[in-house]
Amino acid sequence: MEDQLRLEKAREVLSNPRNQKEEVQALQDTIYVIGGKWKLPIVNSLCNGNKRFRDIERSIPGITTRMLSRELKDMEANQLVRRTVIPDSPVLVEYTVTDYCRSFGDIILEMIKWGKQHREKIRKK
Amino acid sequence: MEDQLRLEKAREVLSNPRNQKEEVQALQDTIYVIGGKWKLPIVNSLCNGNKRFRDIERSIPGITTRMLSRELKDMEANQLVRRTVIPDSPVLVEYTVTDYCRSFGDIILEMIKWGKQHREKIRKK
DNA sequence: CATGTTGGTATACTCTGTTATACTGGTAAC
DNA sequence: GTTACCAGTATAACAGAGTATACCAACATG
Repeated sequence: MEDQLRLEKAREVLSNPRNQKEEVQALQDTIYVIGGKWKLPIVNSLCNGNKRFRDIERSIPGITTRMLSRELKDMEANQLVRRTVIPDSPVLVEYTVTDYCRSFGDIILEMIKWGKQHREKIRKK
Repeated sequence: MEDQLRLEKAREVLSNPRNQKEEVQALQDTIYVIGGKWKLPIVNSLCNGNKRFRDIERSIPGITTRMLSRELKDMEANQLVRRTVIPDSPVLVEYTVTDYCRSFGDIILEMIKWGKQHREKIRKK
């Protein structure tokens, strides 16, 4: 079963240069949307349950209010993040990820896994 | 010593899902290593079987020789890429990914998947 | 009533990733 | 002997990502 899949994949790679271009493009699209130093950490923070501006800020070491503000706006515009104002007194603002954004979950998990292995590897050297 | 362990455990239990700080750090490490516009497309190209400088260059639309050269050097220094000179006449140079680098495979596949879905979503709108 | 928190904005600056363009030295084919 | 391919390097310039710092209005706490 898996062998067949692998074979198909191999055939695809070997005989279809157009497919390759398409994949590069897809990859670059994704990099464009979630690229930069802060977007994925922000998504991760939101996925971990942080909703308030200062909480998110505190959960990401090194980020400035300016960057957080910019990135949140950017991601809101791209419908990755939802901003909700709760008109209590005092006014509360809540940020949450959209389902669309949640689809980055797997990528983030893979990257966390890799980062941990990497740190382990460096430590051992 | 034991107190510290117990404290850490308590903190772990109390805080959100997993060890947040550690995960943010792992995520940022990974972003640091494969961040930027070109590294992942290069890895992808190498994984797709391209070994020669000009082949890699041609397989990634928009990249310049300068960027390719720089990124390859950078990744070679970080042991993600191996550079082999075959002293034929003419001299050939071959680039290949290391096993270490191959561990990005899953991340790249996830990102390609996401990019395709994204493009599809945009197209439908 | 002074201090701290929340959710940010304003201004100015740095830095480096990225682009653009030209060029090199060697080989090979026409 | 001109053209073209390979594997790059050199130089300059730019855009914008990211940093640093201060500040704001509204509310809460001591």
